[in-house]
Amino acid sequence: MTFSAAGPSNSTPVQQMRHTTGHRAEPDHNRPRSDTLMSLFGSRSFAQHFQPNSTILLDGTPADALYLIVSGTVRCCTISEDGQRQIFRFAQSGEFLGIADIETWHFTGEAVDHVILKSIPRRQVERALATNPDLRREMRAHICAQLETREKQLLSLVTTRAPERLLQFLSEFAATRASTGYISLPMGRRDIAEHLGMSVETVSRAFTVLKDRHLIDLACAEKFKVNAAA
Amino acid sequence: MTFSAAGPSNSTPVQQMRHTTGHRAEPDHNRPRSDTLMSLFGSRSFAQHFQPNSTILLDGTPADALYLIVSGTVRCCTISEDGQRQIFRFAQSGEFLGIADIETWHFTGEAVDHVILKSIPRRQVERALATNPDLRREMRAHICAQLETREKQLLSLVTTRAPERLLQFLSEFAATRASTGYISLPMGRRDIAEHLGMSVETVSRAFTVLKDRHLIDLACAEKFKVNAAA
DNA sequence: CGGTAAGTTGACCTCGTTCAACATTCGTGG
DNA sequence: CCACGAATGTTGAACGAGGTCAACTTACCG
Repeated sequence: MTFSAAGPSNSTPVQQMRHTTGHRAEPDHNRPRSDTLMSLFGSRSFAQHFQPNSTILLDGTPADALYLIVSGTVRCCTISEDGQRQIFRFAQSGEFLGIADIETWHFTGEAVDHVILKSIPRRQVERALATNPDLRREMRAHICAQLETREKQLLSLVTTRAPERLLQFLSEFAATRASTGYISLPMGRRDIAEHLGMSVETVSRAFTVLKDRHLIDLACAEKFKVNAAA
Repeated sequence: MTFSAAGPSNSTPVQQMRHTTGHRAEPDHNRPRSDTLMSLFGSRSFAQHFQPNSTILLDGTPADALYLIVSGTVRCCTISEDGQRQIFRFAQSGEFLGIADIETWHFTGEAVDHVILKSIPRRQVERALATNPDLRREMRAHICAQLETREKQLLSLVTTRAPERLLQFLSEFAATRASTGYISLPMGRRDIAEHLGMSVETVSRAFTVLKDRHLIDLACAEKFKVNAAA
């Protein structure tokens, strides 16, 4: 018995009125500014909660909203005809979903862990875009940054071997979580495998390779630390 | 040899290949309208000529212009620290260069064959963008389409084997050249290899595999025809 | 406890790379 | 015109990275 690769789990998002106390700013160097964009998610937006592995948005359905991730991790993936899945992005808190979608979603978004989102209607975004040049600049910078990221991923997929690719991934992940101790991975080996384009077993082997070379430390399967280069 | 990714353990391999580029968005479907954008390249822009393998624009340098390809093919690539190259796009006549670049070029553009470009200054584009909502819509649609294409490429790189990937590439290329007879490839095996993420030898072998299965016809190395699926 | 899912490890095999030889085309100079 | 070398493409043989399958461990949860 195999579990479906992309079976949309029909857990309904729990809508509840909760004021988020303002999330921590991301220390991401690569990401463009988002002040104007962020300010759209003001007072009137409600928080939605999603259980782990629930579907947040489905490829091909109308993209009627723009989301801001308040907490948790969302995997953004496309699925081929034969059920193979490719996760092209793990979206973290402070990031947006739907920046590069106009009419319909061009990917499927699933909650990795417990996810809290704020949303605003697409119409409102379009209205703001029509009148606000700053917002247009920010949106454009975001899409371009995403495009650049995808192209770097293509390069990385082609040019690097499994352990190095994993190390790159872990390093970049660690860069978003300024921490001195161990960093905990919200996603499992399967997700990492589908992100880096390899099998779960290879991910596991790559972890042990990195550990044996003392390039990373592993407290347990999901708590790691990247060691400084020699 | 079978190309189905999760083929059952059938020792007598059923020789078939998925030929499923049809119902998903073709690059033609995927390409947004460009009327307003195209109209910018009106009277006053003059044509520039480039010899084969000459550099048109260099990664990291100021993106001071927007280009329209009048004729020829441009390879758009990123290069890793160790010199490995990944061609993420072959831009053909009628397509634009610099849609997704704001301050500096984020890729290197090289002429595959003899290339003729029209260009307009970036400043002019920005001015037009500030006042023309139609142009904004078109630009946005173009960038989003590019992003979608990259994500499909990521998926394809991970999920398909060499011969199938080549067939997909040839089919999509053929779709941009509505022709009944043989279609001639402007780029060499090396370019195809760097586009599809494999070695030149594998590209060559994939060609002969496709030819032997009568999925394509080859008049010579650079003239091919994709046969209709059985 | 037992059951299930996730992670790790090993054995084997496949695909693609690498290295090498050879074929073919093309441009240049004799 | 042919001779020659330089690219470019094709084919073969051996190697290796990673996939697949299977066994086992561990953690979690009833």
